[in-house]
Amino acid sequence: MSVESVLIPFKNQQHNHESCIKSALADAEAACSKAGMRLTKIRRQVFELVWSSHAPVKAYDILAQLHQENPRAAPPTVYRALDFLLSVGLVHRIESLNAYIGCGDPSQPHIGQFLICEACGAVAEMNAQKITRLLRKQAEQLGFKTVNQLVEIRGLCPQCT
Amino acid sequence: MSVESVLIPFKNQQHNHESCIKSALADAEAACSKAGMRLTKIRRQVFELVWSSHAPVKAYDILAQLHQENPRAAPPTVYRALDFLLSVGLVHRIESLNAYIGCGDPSQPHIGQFLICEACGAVAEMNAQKITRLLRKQAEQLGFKTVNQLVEIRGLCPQCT
DNA sequence: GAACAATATGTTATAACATAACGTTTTTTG
DNA sequence: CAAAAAACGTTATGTTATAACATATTGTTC
Repeated sequence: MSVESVLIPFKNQQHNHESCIKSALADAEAACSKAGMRLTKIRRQVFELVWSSHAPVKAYDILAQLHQENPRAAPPTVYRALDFLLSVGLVHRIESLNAYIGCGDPSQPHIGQFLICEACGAVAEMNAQKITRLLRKQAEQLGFKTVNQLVEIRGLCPQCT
Repeated sequence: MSVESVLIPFKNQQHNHESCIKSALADAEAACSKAGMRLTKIRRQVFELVWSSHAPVKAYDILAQLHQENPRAAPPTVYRALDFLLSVGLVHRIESLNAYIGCGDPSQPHIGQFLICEACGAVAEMNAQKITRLLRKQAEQLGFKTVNQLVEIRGLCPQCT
């Protein structure tokens, strides 16, 4: 058995994060233009702040950062941008943390499964069809029609083990 | 394949909920006395309010109800009771709803998987080892050591389909 | 059962997370 | 360009949760 799809693996500490951001931005531009959506200045700024690390980022932390460049930013500024990014599939929300993280593969909408390191805060994203299918199947056994799935696994990442 | 363990199934609308509550209370008494913990008056009241339906209940709704019997109740009153009930395993928190629901089997701590009906709000609890094991295994493939799992499936329950 | 320790609750204030409502600006489209 | 649509600004407030410290209750030891 193998993990079919790892969208964002755990990175070592020396990885070049600038290139992560750059690549994510390119993907975002592509996804938006394909969908006919506008990646405005604010949305891009919020997107870059979400991507500032591989750990989830909180809305009010984004706001504080954003404030440096845009003194008029207020909570709705950030939440609107996040809602947009979520709707296009460029970021995910980690429910158990009230925080947001960049999506590893915005090229197509998907259900992500998240691995959250309780030591360093890093998050990896899987997209294992095996899990998706099993959950759907087990739910079906109870007569339940699945629309959406939320999987967040907490533990220790390879570096912190 | 079958669902190995359904802790709380979806109930029909005519089911006798009084008996659900009664049975849950008996379980709670047993679990507390076994663990050497005290199910105080406030904790019992909060527990009963959580069990007032098979849909998740919000902390401030509990507070409003509690207030009728106990005018001095404040947010910490409720959150402390909920924290206690969570720690003993008598209730679960539904992360995607910021809400709380009675546990279907407090006799032993467990990881629950929740089915949330988007139409009627009802929640069923599964405890499928197959899911737990698969998630652990897939995480392990990435060098991740699982401590805890969160699974919340959204969709339509049998009655609402 | 008095003294002490531990646990539980009361109380006030505030932190943290999120949205409603309405006005203004910018962009797109015919 | 004018009208419509989309994005953003602004103010206020709703919702969820905890910090910090005081008081009360319960359990334990002698």
